[in-house]
This record gives sequence, structure tokens and C-alpha cells, in this order.
Amino acid sequence: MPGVTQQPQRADARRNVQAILEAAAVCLSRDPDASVAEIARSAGVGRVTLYGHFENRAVLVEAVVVRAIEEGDAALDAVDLSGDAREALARLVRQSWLTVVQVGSLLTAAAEALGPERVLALHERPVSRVERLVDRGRADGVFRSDLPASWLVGTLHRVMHGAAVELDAGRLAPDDAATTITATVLAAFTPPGTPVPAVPDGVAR
Amino acid sequence: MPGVTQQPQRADARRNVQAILEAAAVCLSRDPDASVAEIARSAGVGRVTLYGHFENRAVLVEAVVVRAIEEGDAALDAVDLSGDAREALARLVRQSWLTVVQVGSLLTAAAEALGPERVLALHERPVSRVERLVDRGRADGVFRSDLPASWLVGTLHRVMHGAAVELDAGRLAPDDAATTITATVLAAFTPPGTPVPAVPDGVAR
DNA sequence: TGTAACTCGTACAGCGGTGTTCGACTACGG
DNA sequence: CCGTAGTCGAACACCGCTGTACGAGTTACA
Repeated sequence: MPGVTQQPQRADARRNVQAILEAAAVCLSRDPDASVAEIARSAGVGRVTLYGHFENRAVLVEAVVVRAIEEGDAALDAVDLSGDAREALARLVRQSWLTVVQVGSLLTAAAEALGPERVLALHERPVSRVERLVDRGRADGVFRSDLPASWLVGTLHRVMHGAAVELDAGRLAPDDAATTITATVLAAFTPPGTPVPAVPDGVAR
Repeated sequence: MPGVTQQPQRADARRNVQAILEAAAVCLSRDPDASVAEIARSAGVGRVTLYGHFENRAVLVEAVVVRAIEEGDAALDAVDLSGDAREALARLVRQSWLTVVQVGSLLTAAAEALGPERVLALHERPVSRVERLVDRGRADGVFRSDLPASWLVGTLHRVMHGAAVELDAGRLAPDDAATTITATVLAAFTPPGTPVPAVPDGVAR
């Protein structure tokens, strides 16, 4: 049994681990209920080998999710969140959308395998990023303060996920997605009594 | 084997069918993967008896969903959709929310067991109701026309479902739900450049 | 009150998933 | 070029689920 707790020592073993992680990401993004056998096959690896590197299905799923979140979060580091909170939100949406499209139904798989609260905990960094932006926007008076901040964050999250669903149902064109999401969220975040902003161009398209 | 195709003839049989349908509604609203055994037990009925009345798990699920949709749709008949489309939307949300809370994760179960397209087909009546209202609002210029109508309808649907999630995660107070949903959707539907309306009071609370 | 309709528990077969064991084989890396 | 870390497939036990079969018991209803 290869190093389940430690890093595997041999080069091919490490390569296999990576292959498994990537295959799992692909499979779980397509089908949240993908079986271990399916993932192993797709990684070009025996099922036994997979169990050699990951104790459980749950452990594997967690590893994949952690990886995906880290990558997504790293990509968000490049986004400029200064200036007008509305424009910053548009930029944030644009980048986040790329991640959301990639991960697909991975989070559904995670929710089933790890429980929703664990998934939420793993999301801590990206979520707090949005929270900070929302708070700033509220302080500046450009985002509404009549609803809980957590609700606004959740709405952003859900609108994006909804766009992913509409996308692969063919009811939303891939090129329109980012703009549509931004337009919707920006409007939803607008304080009552103030006009809904247009989507800043060149940002979300 | 009791009348699987025909109506059962004896009173207790009909009573059992009703009990099963109600128990299934409750169980599936809680857990979309509830087993047949669980449902039967919760209905105070043997598993065999259940299979006497419903060939499949799928058939049972479909029966429950059809029932729930019919009831929900019937309740919507009472809603006044005339006048200002924004106020009509608020009234519609208020009534729809009651149904959404009740059905919980039933639709998730339906999607797994029947496939998303079948579920969508069963929703035809309530969906077209919303579509008509959205179209009217757009014609009157109070709802935005820069996004697909299907997207707006989907957004309404998803915000409601999101509220249900937030609700039983304890992040949203039951009394605030309808108002929060209305405020969010009303804003999301507002055309760019025009002010976001306040939630009409006495309507959503 | 009798009979047909219905229900019950138990037991079974089948399926598809997870996780483990085994022994033989392969290729990495010193 | 050798020892060993790692891999392989096949087989196994186990689980929970669905759907079916049986035979005995109970209840509605005329």
C-alpha cells in the first residue's frame, strides 16, 4: 500500500495521484454521482490503485474540491477589487464565472459526500472575499442594506449556479452568460429607490 | 394485487393510497433520496402494500409531484394578477412561497427519478402563469427586456428555492422570507436606468 | 356472516455500489 | 541490474436498495 498518509515516493505514483485528481474533477463535474470505478477507469488506473492513494470516496472528493477551490481562489487574486464596488463586482463575477463553468456539478458531489456544512467551510476564503466586497459596497451606499449580507452573497452564488444550469440546458448562450449574470446581480444588489446600473462594458464580455 | 391501473374499490385501500401519497410528500420533501421502505413505514403501511398501489418508485414520485403541482397551481388561481405587474408579482411570490416551503426538496427527488425534462413538462401550467406576467410587465416597461424572459422566470424560481435553503440553514427568518424574495426579484426584474421599487407593504408580509 | 378484497411479514433474487485481499507482475531509482 | 515500491485484475464480502413471491391473516361490505 503506497503512502496514504505520506506523499508517495515514486515518480509514477505521484503522477497517478495527479491523474486521478484530474479525472475525478472531470467525472464529478459531469456527474456528481460518478462511481469510484468510473473515475479510476477515466484516470487510466486500476480501482485498487486509487484506493491505495485515497482511503475513501469521501477523501477523494474532498481532495478534488480543495484543489478546485484553491485554484479558483488563486485566480480571484488577480482580480482588481478597488474602485467602484459595482464595477469591482462585475470583474469578480467575470472571473468567478470561469471557475463555476469548469467545476460544474462538482459541488453537488461534494455536498452529498461531505455534507453542506463541510463544503461551506472549505469555501471560507472565496466567500469572505465576496463578503468584504459586499460590505464595502453597502458602506458606499451602492449596494442595498435592507437585506442580510449573507443573503446577497447567497444570491450571487445561486444566480451563477443557475446560469450554469441554463447554459447546459441550452437556454443561455455561453457568450451571454457573464453579462446576464452581472446584469441580474447588479440589479438585485441595488438599493430601493436608486436606478439600476447598466453593465459596465468591456468588463463582463 | 389491488387495482394498480383502476381505482381501488375498498375504502381502506383508497385511504391507504392517500396516506402513502401524503407520507411520500413529507419524506421526499425532507430527503429527495428517501427509500420506498421509509415512505411505507411513515405511511403506516407495509412495503408490499405500497407496491400494490404503485408499480415503481418512479410512478409513486410522479403521482406525488403531480398532486403537489396541482394543489399549488390551484392556490395560484386565487391570486389577483391584474394591475401593476410589480405588485402582481409581489402577490404571486407571496402565494408561491407557501407552496415552495411545503414541497421542499420534492422537486429534487422528481428530477432524479423522472428526469428534468419530465419535471419541466409537469410544471407547464404554473410556469406559463409566470411567463404571462413577465411578458405583461415587459410590455408595460416595468420589467427589463434586455435579458431573456426564460432567464427572468428561472431567476424567480431559483431565488425562491434559495430562500428555502437559507431558511432551513437558519440564515433567514421565516417571517422575512417572502419580503426578502420579493425585494430581490423585484430589483432583478427592474430595467436598467430606472429606480428599484420598494416592496409594496401589506402584500408580502 | 361469509366472501372477496386487501394487508401483513418474511424471505428471496438481483443490482450496483464500496472497500478489501490476494498473488503475480512491472518499472522506478539507487 | 537488482530490490522494492507500486500496479494490476480478479475475486470476495458487505451493504442498501428495488421489486417479487408466498401464505396466512384481517377487514370492508353486501
